[in-house]
Order: sequence, then C-alpha cells, then structure tokens
Amino acid sequence: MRSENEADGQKKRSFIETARRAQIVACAIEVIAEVGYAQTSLALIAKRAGISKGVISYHFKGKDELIQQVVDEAFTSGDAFVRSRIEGQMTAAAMLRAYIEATVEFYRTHRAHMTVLLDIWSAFRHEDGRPKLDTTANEPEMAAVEEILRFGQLAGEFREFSTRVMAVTLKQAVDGVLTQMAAYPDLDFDAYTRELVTTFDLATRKER
Amino acid sequence: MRSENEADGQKKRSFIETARRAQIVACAIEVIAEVGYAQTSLALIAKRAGISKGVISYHFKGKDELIQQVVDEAFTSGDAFVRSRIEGQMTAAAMLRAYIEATVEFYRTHRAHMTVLLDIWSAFRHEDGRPKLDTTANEPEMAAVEEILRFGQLAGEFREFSTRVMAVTLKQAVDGVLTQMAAYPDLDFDAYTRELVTTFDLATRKER
Amino acid sequence: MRSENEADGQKKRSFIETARRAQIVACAIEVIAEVGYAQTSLALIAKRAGISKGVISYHFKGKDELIQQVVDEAFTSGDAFVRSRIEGQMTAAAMLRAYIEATVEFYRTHRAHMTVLLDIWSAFRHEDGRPKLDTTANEPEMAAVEEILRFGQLAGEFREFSTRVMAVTLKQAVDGVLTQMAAYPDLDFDAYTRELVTTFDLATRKER
Amino acid sequence: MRSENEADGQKKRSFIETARRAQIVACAIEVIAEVGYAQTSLALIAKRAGISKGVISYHFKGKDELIQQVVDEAFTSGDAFVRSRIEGQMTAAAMLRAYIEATVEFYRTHRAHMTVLLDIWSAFRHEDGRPKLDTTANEPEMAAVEEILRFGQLAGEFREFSTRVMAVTLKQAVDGVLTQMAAYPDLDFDAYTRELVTTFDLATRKER
DNA sequence: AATGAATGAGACTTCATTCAT
DNA sequence: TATGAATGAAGTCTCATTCAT
Repeated sequence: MRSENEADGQKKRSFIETARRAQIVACAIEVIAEVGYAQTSLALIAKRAGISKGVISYHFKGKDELIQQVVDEAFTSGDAFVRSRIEGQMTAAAMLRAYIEATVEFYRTHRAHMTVLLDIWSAFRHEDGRPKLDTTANEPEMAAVEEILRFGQLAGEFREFSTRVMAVTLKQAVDGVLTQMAAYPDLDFDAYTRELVTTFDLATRKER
Repeated sequence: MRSENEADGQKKRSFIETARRAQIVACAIEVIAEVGYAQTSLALIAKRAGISKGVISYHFKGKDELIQQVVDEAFTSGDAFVRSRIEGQMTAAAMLRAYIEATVEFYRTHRAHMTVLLDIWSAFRHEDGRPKLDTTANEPEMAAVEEILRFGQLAGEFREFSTRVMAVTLKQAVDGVLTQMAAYPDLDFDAYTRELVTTFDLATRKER
Repeated sequence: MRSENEADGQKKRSFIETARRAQIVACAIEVIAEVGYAQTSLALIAKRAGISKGVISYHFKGKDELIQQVVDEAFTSGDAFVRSRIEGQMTAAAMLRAYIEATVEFYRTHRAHMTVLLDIWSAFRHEDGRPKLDTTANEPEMAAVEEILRFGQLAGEFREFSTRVMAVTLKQAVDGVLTQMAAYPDLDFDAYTRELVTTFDLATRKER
Repeated sequence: MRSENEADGQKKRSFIETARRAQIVACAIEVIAEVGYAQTSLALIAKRAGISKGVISYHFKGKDELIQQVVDEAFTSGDAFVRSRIEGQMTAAAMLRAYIEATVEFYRTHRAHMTVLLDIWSAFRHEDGRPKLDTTANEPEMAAVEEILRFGQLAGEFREFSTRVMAVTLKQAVDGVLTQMAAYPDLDFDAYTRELVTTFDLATRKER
C-alpha cells in the first residue's frame, strides 16, 4: 500500500502515482462542488474519474486523507497567488488594495475550489466530533494581513485599530464575494472589488 | 401519525406534542453543535433526549422536517431580537450601530444556534444536490440592512456606495464574530463590537 | 381487553363493540382492495375508519385476528348466497348452472371482498411461514360441488369423471371471472356466465 | 456498483456476476417458496445464500429488481417449454392436449417457481399500490391459446364459443393443478391431466 | 497498479403493539 | 371505550473499506 511510503518520509512517489493522486483530487473537487460534501461518496468520485473505487483506497489511506488533500490544494494554491501580488507594493494602502483585488480575482477563477472549501469546512471532523478545520486554519493568511495592517499603522498611514479584528473583517468581507457569486452568477466582480477597496481604505486610513 | 395534521393546515398541535417537538429540536441543536451535522444521526439525538428513535419519526415526518425546524428556529429567533433593537433609533448611523451590537449580542448568547446554522448551511440539500439553504435565505436580513443604508444616503448621513455590497460586507463582518468565538472562547465581545462600529462608521459616513 | 371475553366463550359482546368490529373489518377490506395487503398497515385502516390506531388493538387481539375476520366475512357471505340459489333446483344440470350463475353474480356484486381474499390468500401465514389459507379452506365449497356432480352421475345425467378434478376445474373456471374483472372493468358478466354454463354442460353431460 | 452497467444497455456482465445473480435469484425463489413473499427479507435470502446482505444490494439495484428477476425467470422458463411441445401438433385438438399436458408437466417439475409466482402475484406492487403483475402479464400465453382455439373453429374441429372465455377457463383449469399440488403432495398428475384433456375435448369439439 | 467482489456497520424509516390517561 | 404517545424490532439501502486476483 502507498501509505507506508508516505509514513516513513514520503520520499519516493512514482510519477504515475503522483498523476493519479492529482487526478483523483481534481475529480473529488468537481464532484463535491456539484453535489456537496455530504452527498459525495467514493463511488461517485471514482465514477467521475472513470476508475474503480478500489483505486482510491489504494492511493489514499482513506477518505479522510483524500479530503485533506483537497483542502490543502485549495488552501495553498490561493496563498501563493495572492502573496505574489502583494509583494510588489510599496505602501500599506497599496498592499491592502492588492490583497483585496488578488483574492477576489482568485475566487473568481477558482470558483469550484472555494465552493468546496466552504462546504468541507464544517463537515470535516475528527472522530470525536471536533472540527478538523476552524479559524486557526486561516491563521497564516490572517497573520500576513495583520502584518500589512501593523506596517501601515507604524508608517503612519493607518489609524489605530485592532489589527486582529480588522484582519478578520477584511477576510470576511472578501469572502462575501463567494456567497454572492454562488447565488448570483453574473456578479460584477470589478465593481464589487472597487467597493471593497474604497470601503477598507476609508476604514483604515488615518483621518486628517 | 403526526404528519397528517401538518399537511391539512397544521390546525391543532396538542400541548404535549408541542413540548416534545421543542425538546427534540433543542436536543438536535445540542448534538449538531457538538459533533457536527454530518455525524448527527437520529439515534444520537434520541439518546440525548432520552427517548427512543421512533419518537422522532412519530413527531416529525422525517429527518428533513426536523432539520428544517432547527433552521427555522435559528433564523427567526435572531431576527425578532435584532429588529426590536433597531427600531428605537433615529439616525441611520445609530441604526447601524444598533444592528451590529444587537447581532453580536445575539451571537454571543446563542452560540449553539449559530454554530449549527453555519454547519447545516452547506450540508442541507435537496435530493438532486441543490442546497436547500443559500444566500437567498439571508435576503430578508440583507434587505433590512440595505434599507438602513439607503435611508442614510438619502438623509445625507452616508456617502455614496453600493448598498448591496456594503450590506453583504457588514453581514460578513459581523459573522466574523462567529468564526472567532468558535476558535477563541474568551473573545472580548465588547471590544470586538466597538471595533466594528468604528470601522463601519468610517466606511459609511459622508466625508467632510 | 376484549380478547379475554372471546377466549372464555365469546358470550357477551356489547352492541357497540359488534358495530365497531364490523366497521373496522369493512374499512380493512376497502383499504386492502385499494393498496394491497402487503401495503396495508393498521394506521391506514384506522385513518380510513376515522379512528385512532389504538382502537383496533383494543377490539382485536392483533393484526392477525382482524385479518382472520376479514377472511371469514368474505368466505361466509358468499357461501350462504350461493347455497340458497342452488337449493331450489331439481336436476344436477340445473344445480350446476345455478352454482355458476350465483357465484359469478356474487363476485360481480362483491368485487372488493373477492379481490381482498385473493390478495390475502398467499400473504396470510403462520409465524413459521406455513400458509394459514390454502386449498383446504375451499373444501366446504368443493365438497358441495362434488356432491352435485356425484348426484348427476348417479342420476345418469352426467358422464363418468373424477368429481374432484371437475370440481376444482369448475371453481377455477368461475374464479377466472375475478382475474378478468380486475383487468377489464367493463366485462360482460352475462355473456361470460353463458359461456361457462355451456362449457360445463358439454363437459359433464352424458354423451348420447 | 452493478446498476450502471445495466442502465446504459446492460452490455457486459462478467461471468462471476452472472453466476452470483443466478445464485441469489435461486435462493430467493427457495426462500419465498418456503416462508412466503411477505415474510421474505433480504437478510433471509442472504443467509440462505451464505453471503452478506450487502452482496444483494451490490448485484441488484434494490429488492424490486431482484423480485422482478425472479418473476421473469418463472415466466420465461415455462413459456419456451410449452411452446416447443405444441409446435409438433397438426390438429387443434392435439395442440390443446399438448398445451395441457406440457403445462401440467412443467408445473410438476417446477413446483417452487410456480408457488412463488402465485405468491408474488398479488404482493408485488408499485409504490402507489397498483399491482405490477396482473392478468395482462398472462396476455402472451392467453393469446397463444386463443390462436389455437380460433384455428380449431376455422378448421371446423371446434364449435363456436368465445375464444377469450375458453382460453381463460383453460388457463385457470390448468392452474388448478397448482392449488391441488400445494395441498396434496401425492397428487396423481397423469390422471389429473387425462381428466382435463377429456373435459376440454368435450367442451370444445363440434357436436355431431 | 488496478479491479471487481464482498463485507458489515450504521442510517433512516415503518409498523404492530403497549400503556397511561 | 377511546386516544395520543411511545417503543423497539425489523426492513431496505448506502458506504467506506478490505481482499484475492
């Protein structure tokens, strides 16, 4: 079984295996996006991938490992993209704007990933019922945003506020795009982005 | 069977039955809050309530009707509370503040209800996979907030902005409290509230 | 409970109780005729009767006793009717004709009773799986028919044949009306009867 | 899951699967013959087959598909047998005799099949209560018999009668064997057959 | 590396029956 | 007598997982 290799250092994973894993994860995302996590069974994923159920069990220790992979994929893919867009900026305000714009753009282009993440969020739990995913999973992103905010305060661009609360609020505000885009397919992303940028500019900048 | 009464106009529901239904709904909320919707079974709810599985089937047509009841309970209870707190206010800014304060307070005092609602949200679906709950379920609340915002704009208190986007942002921002309170039990609600109030005051008011 | 009275001699059964039992049996027949024995539950019968499920358990020891009652009703009601029509006849051939005509007429006017009987027949069993109803339940009727046939043979009206086989065949032939009338609602009963009469006249009479 | 294959054209059914399905159908027939359709559960069938309950669900979409298979098996197996025996005959009377003899013989050698068919007949219904099996299921056989009868009339062998009624009567008469053989295990099939042949010869032939 | 087959636990639901009122 | 409430067993079905090939 694959799992052992992984356990003792996940060194060697053959090319073909990597490909299969990626394919299965991709199909899992599609299926979950369509029918929801609760209605998703390994059988459904296998059918979508055109393979037999057993293959999934062969490549993943169990359903949980597969889902974890789906989550990881959704998390890390966005992170890199957004970071790259922030890095070029000089002022805190510009960074904030870049964060908002990049995140919304990522959401727009990765609709399925995000839908799935949102869906798995509450359903994915340990055996005793404790959620495997909670706000702490957002800590890395949250920390990055707080850094920007603190930088702005130190630089005299931003007023005094709890960087924590502002970071959470910002994240939630941007996530609002997700909820709207699910319900209203022809959402005007650019307009939405501009509104958010203005709103948080006003909310953070130092009043004269 | 109970179901018939409900079908032909839910006329008379005996006192004892109302009580049982309420008890079962309450237990369902507790259980879902603890182990999550996905892991919640009728057996678990029955055990928690100290009754036999059959009783649930006797009082509710099926699992779906029970969950729907849980959702309704969570939705309507908050609505009335928040509305009553807004009504006394004269200015749009005061209404906004009241909305934020009341909602956070409700979240704080109804932690389980809200956790559950969040959890059920994505998992509760029709047989074909379509979510039974989506953004449209928030429309009533959203409309109320937009009304406040429009009123503020007309009255010259608020600047020009998309009331839609602002309303969504506001709702999301307040919901941020839910995510934080789940992860950090000793959250300072008052401080959090003050930050939000200030933030949205700055974000909405007309600049001089 | 009622059952005791019944056990020790079923002497006293109050007027109201007799009425209730009859009503319940009648409703049971209706329901079984409509949805089939397998799909018939006490709840359904109770609903049809406009009473609560408990009432049935109160008046009948259990489901089996109720069904037994239904069967008895169906059996005895027809028996008396047919016998009375045979008694007036003088020749065996006339008796045979009377038997056929009376039975078909009874079937036509008691469609539900017969449908139900047919349906219960195979489903009504002892706990170990042995049928409670089998051909032996028809023995009384069968015996009566055989008597007619033997009488015809002794009197020189009928040819030699196994009265047993002929009786079974006759009964089955008449029951054919049941199967046809279920599938073809506008069956011409009179024509059907005439055909049967002729057929069995030819089949039984002494050839010249 | 097996069901898909079947949906899109039942293309390839592996050897081992075909065998399992046949085994399960056979066991189902045995069980139903013993305890009756109503008391037959998937658990019972599985136990008889020495397999786990899930296997049945794996090979059949549901209980209904299994039962349908049982019915089909019972229906088609007899049909072919009887037809082959009729085909060699030249006169209508000989065909009739062949039909009776072949059918009785089939009943004798396929006791369980027939018992089961009789039992399922009334109990196998659609969700709304409509029987899945009714007289129309016998139409093919009925039509074949009527054809013989009409042929006899045209050829001047048979008298005038309703071929419909005679066909039904004939079928019912032969089915009488089923009822008798269930109740009286040592039935003399040959004698019974001879009686039927004579009876219907007299009933159909043209009188001189 | 993959597959088909099988398993067994657990979920929801139905139902005859019992019981206190 | 009648009722509503409750019970617990049994039934069907789904599903993640395991295993021989």
